Formats: sequence, C-alpha cells, structure tokens
Amino acid sequence: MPAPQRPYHHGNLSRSLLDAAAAVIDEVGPTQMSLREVARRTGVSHAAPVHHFGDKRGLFTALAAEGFQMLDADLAATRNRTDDFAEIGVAYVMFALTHRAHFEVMFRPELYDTASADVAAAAAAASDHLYGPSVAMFAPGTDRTDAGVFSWSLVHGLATLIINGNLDGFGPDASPDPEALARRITNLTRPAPKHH
Amino acid sequence: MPAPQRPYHHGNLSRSLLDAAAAVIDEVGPTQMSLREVARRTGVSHAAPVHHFGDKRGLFTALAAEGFQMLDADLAATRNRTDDFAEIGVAYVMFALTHRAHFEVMFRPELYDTASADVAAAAAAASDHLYGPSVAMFAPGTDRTDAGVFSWSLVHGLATLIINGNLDGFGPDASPDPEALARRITNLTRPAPKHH
DNA sequence: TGTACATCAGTGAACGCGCGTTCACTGATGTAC
DNA sequence: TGTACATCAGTGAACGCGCGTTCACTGATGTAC
Repeated sequence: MPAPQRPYHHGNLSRSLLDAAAAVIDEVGPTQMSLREVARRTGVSHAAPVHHFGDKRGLFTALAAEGFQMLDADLAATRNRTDDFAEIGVAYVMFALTHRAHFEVMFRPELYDTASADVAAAAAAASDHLYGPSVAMFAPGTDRTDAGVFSWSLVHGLATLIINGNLDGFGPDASPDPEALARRITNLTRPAPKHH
Repeated sequence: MPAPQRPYHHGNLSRSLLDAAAAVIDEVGPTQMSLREVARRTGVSHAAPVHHFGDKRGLFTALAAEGFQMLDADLAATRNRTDDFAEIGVAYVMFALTHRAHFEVMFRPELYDTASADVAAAAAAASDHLYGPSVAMFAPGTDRTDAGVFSWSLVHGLATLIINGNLDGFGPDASPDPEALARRITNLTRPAPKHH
C-alpha cells in the first residue's frame, strides 16, 4: 500500500500556522488576516487552529510573544557587540523590516492579550536594550525615561515610515538601502563628529 | 401640516459623513470602519454615501486630503510663530492626537488614492514645514533629506507610540500630558542647553 | 506483549453575521423656454 | 409666471461573499494494567 500523502496529524501545526499567519499579515496586514486563510495555506481544515490557539486573539498573542522574544534576541546580540545607540537603533529598524508581520502585531495591543506573561517579559527585556544605551547620548542629568522615549520614538518612527511606504519618493536614498538610511539617521544623534 | 422631521435631502451629507467616519475610525480604526456604520450614524440609507464618494476608497481619499490640509494649516500656524523645530514637532504630535482618525488614514497609503491631487499638494506642503526647520538643528553640511527624515521619524514615532498605547505604563509622565511630553522630547534635540 | 480506554488533533458541515456594491425606484431641485 | 424636463440625492431590497465560531464526528496516539 502506498504511504498516505499526508498523515492525519500534522506534527508541527502550531509552528506552521504561525508561519502562515506571518505570511498573510505581510501581504494584507494584521487586521485583514483571517484564520480561514491561514488554515487554507497550511493545508488544514479551517477549524484546526482552534486546538492550538483557542481563537484569533490567541494566535495574535502567540505572534506578539514570539516577536518580542526575537526583538529581544536581536537587540541583545547587537548590545553584546557595542553599546552605541546608533547600532542598536539600526538593529531595531532592521528587525521591523525583516519581521514586518510580527512587528505590526506587537505594536497593536488591541489585537492580543497584553496580560500574557510571555509577552510582558519579552517586551520589558527588549525595551531595556533601547533605554539603557539611550541615556549616554544626552547631557548628564537627562531623565532616563525621556531619553528612552526619544530613542524609541526615533527608531520606531523611522521603521513605521519605511514600512508604511511614506518615505517612498523622498529622495533617492530613502528606500533602496534601509540599513544605510537607518545608520545615517541614528548617527545624527551624535553631539559632534568626534570619532574618525 | 407638521413640518417633516427630517427633509428628504440632507443638505450637508458629505460633511456629516466625513465627521461620522472620523468618529467610527476613532473607535475601531480605519480598517474596521464600515460604510454601513457611517451611514447608520448619519441617519441615512447605507447606499447614500455612494453619491458623494463613489466607494469606500473615495471616502478614505477625502479624509486623507482633509487631514493633510489640516496638518499643513497647523504646522504653518506654528511656523508663523517660530522656526524652532521643537515647537513644530509638538504641533505635529498634537495634530496626531487631536485628529487621530485623519492621522491614521493619512499614513496608510494603501487605503486611499495617493495620486489624488488634493492629497499630494497638501502632503508636500505639510512635509515642507517639517523639513525646513530641521536642518538648522544639525551641524552644517548635514544632508537636508536626512535631517528631515530624522525629525519626521522622531515626531511620527512619538505620536504613533502614544496613539497605539505603547507608552502606557512607561513612567508617570508618559500619558497624562502628552503635550508636555512631546515638548520635552523634541527639546532633547537641542545640542546644548545654551538658551536660558 | 496485548488490550482497553482516555486524550489529543483534525474534519467538514452548519450557524448567523455584517459587509460593499448594485439596482430600480422616488422625491426634490433647478433650469430652459 | 408657469410648465416640462433633466439632474441630483436618497431609499430599501437584494446580491454574493468571507468571516469566526460551534458542533458532532473520527482518526491517531499514548498510557495503565
């Protein structure tokens, strides 16, 4: 007898559903993502996701948690290399661009369960990587929260404008090489070009 | 005979629909706004909007154009008072917070017709008010576009983080007085506290 | 080594819903003569 | 001043659609004994 083309049990459905969800969100945005489309792409009945995420909100919560964990990991890796905010900012922007679906979900708290312990822990850890190196950029005595909000706003705004396509057509350098753009922008926070 | 409670013709339907749309978007976001709900709130048949905007995209286009015009007016008024980027940035953030619905539509180009002449003209005028005062903040020779993208990212990011509720719980000063927060943040762009 | 049984993972039909758009229509308005 | 008629603005029923969720079910797996 021939082996069945696909076994009854998927084996890795949770993972596959998350990947498919990210792909759908990349294309149509989080609010237009449907569970049925995600199931369809995974080749599974549209009722199957219920067993893994409960409902749509559950899937978003899983994506948000995963996103903050990845962001935390990326920023930690960069910070392991340097404490220069400019580079950490570049890592933030690059995370947003390469994990656009996760990024979009993460910053729409109305989509998921923000009380989730997974989400909260990873989000706190990630934001610490931004806030920490920020204070060093400013005059002594600058409020730590203000410094953090400044840095976060800068890189979050840049990532958002690029993702939404608002920078398209604003000079030749805006789109083609976002990493170079991000590096130039975050480096503008330096008080003076002292380093050679 | 008693006067009819409401005349057959609305008289100001276009304006009323735009206002209702803004109210709905304030509550559920642009992607969840439905034409039927907008018509419902305006007290009019759900097919009525067609006569004024053609389709849903048309309504979004009208909102975007109106939004950029209002933003342009707000920034122009501020710039008439001062060329200090910090104040212009505050005006940008305050516009976003007080015209949240318009703001959200304006920066989702996929929702509306970006080729609309009304939109393009107002958007260009508004961004000029940001780009202009930005260069003055940086060392001579700084690229004008980079300086503009920096400033825009900063204030756009701050507005976005506040609107999305991402700053909630990040220190006592984050939410209660957004104008004071915005002013503190934009003032951090000053090279040194020279002015008394 | 076998067997009974609980549990887990997935199916497919059905539910009720709200949506954008189309359609034939009607009431109101304005303009040509 | 009156009348015909085109145009504009709004109605309400109907269309087809995709959605999230529920439901009774079945196939597969693992574990107790």
